[in-house]
Amino acid sequence: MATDFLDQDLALNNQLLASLPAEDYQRLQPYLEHVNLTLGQVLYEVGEPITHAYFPIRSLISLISSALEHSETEFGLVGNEGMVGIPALLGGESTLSSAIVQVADSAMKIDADILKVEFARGGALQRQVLLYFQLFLTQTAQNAACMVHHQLKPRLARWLLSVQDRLECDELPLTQKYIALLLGTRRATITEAAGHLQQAGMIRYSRGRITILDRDALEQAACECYSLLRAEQSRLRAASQTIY
Amino acid sequence: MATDFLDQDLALNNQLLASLPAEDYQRLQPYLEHVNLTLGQVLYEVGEPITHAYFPIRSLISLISSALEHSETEFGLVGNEGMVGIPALLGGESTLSSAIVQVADSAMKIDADILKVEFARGGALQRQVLLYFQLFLTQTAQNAACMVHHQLKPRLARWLLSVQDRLECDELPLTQKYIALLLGTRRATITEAAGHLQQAGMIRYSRGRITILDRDALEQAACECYSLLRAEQSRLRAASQTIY
DNA sequence: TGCTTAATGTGCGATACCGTACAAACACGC
DNA sequence: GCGTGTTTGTACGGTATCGCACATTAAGCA
Repeated sequence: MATDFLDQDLALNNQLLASLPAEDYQRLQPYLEHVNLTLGQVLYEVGEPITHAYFPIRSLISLISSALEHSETEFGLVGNEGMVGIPALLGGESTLSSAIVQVADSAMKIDADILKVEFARGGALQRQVLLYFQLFLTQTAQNAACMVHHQLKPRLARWLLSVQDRLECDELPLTQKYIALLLGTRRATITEAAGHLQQAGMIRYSRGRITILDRDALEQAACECYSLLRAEQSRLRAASQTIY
Repeated sequence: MATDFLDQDLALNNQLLASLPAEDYQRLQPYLEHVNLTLGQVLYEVGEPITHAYFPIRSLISLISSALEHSETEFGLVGNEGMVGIPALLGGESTLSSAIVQVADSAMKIDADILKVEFARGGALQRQVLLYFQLFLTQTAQNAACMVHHQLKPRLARWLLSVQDRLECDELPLTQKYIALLLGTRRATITEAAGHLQQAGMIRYSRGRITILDRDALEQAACECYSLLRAEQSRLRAASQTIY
C-alpha cells in the first residue's frame, strides 16, 4: 500500500531504525506508527509504566530528572539518532525521569511489549539498541562532568550544536526560558551568554527562534565535550555496521 | 573442592551474582576468579578494549570521565550492587571513561568474552544485568542533575552515605583530596564542608579515615537525591526477584 | 489599531565556589 | 628521635552565577 511505503520511507530518517537489516525491520514495520508530536507532550512520566517507545524523526525529546523539587533538569537529549523508552527494554517498567517533546515534528511509535519481544530475540535490534544504550550512557556521563567543570557559555554553545545535529536544520525553535530550564540555570544567565554568542556573530535569535550562523566558530566556543561525544558517536556507529 | 566452595561463597557477596538462579550461576562459576584489588588500580582505561568484567565485593570502583583535560570527575560509583565493565556487554568494546579502584578489597573477575556469551543466551544473567544498567543509568542521570542544582555540603553528605551503603562499613578510607577529585571541586571546599559535618557530630575523620557517626543526621543533611535513588534501587531489586 | 501576553534585556546585592598559597599536624621510615 | 612526605586547616582576592525585580520589545489577537 502507498501509505505503508511512505511510512517506511519516513522511518528510515531515524538512524536506529535505518541501521536494521531489511529482514529485522520488516518484522517491526507493521507495528510502527507514524505520529506527530506536539510541543510539551509527555511521552512518559516519572514512575509510570512506559507503554510505548518512540523513534524520533526531526523531533527532539528531552529526558528530564523531574524528581528534584521545583527544578527540573535535562540530563539527556534524544533525536533521530536514537529512541525514547529505554527503560521499557531494561525491565524496570518505569523510571525516575520523564520524557518531554522539546521540538515538535514526528516520530515512529511502537508498543513497548512488541518491541520487548523483538529485543528478546537477540538479533540485530538488540544489538543496535544496546549500542545506543552505550552512546546514551556516555552522553549522560559526559554531561555530568560537563555540568561541574564547564562554564555556561561553552555549555550553551555545545548544547546548541548538539540540538542542531539532531534536527539537521539551522533554525532552532527554542526560547531562552526553556534553554535555562534544560541547562539548569537562570534565564538571565542564558540571556547574557546568548548575547555574547550573538555579538560574536555565531548565532542570531529573536523570540524563540535561534539561527546558527557560524557553526565553526560555535564549535570553537563550545567545550571539548562536544567533539569528544561526536567522535565517540561515529566510532559506535562504525562498530554497529561492521558485522553486516 | 574446598577452594571452589569458598570462592562461590564470596561471590554471593555481590548482589548481582547472588541474584542469579543456581543453574545460571553454575555456568559462570568455573570462570569466576576471586581477585584482590589494589588502591588506584585501573580496571579499564579510556578508549582501550575492555577485556574483563568485575563484580565488586566490599570494594568500590569509580567510573571517571577522564576525557576532560586536567580534571577528572567521577560520574558513577560501583560497589557490591553491580558490575564494572558494562560497555563490554553493550558492544562498543571501549568507552570514554575509565574505571579506578577507590577502596580496595576484592572482586570476582571474569573474561569479558565469556560473560558476553552468557549474556547473549538471554537468560537470567541478561535480565539481571539489564536491570543493573537501568539502575546505573538512573544514578548517572540523577547525579548530573545533582551537580547543577545542589550545593556541595548536601552532595558530600549524599556521597558519603552512598559509599557507606556499598562498603557496608562505618569507616571509609578516603582522603579529602580524593573526595575533591571525585566530586569535581577543590580540596579546600571539601575541608570546609567536611568540617561542618564533623562539628555537627555526623562524622569524624582523620588522615584518610572517615567514620560515620550519625547516619540519620547525615541523611537529613544530604540532598533528596539520596533517598530517591535508594528507593529506586529497592524498587528495581524487587522487580528483579518477582519472576523467579 | 490597540490590548495582552510572552520573550528578552538589564541592574544590583548576595554568595558559593574558585585558584593559589602557606602553615600546621600527623604518620612513617631510618 | 628526627627528618620527610602526606594530610588537613586556613586565608584572601576574584568571579561566575544566583535571586529578584523591573523595563523593554515583539507577536498574536480582538
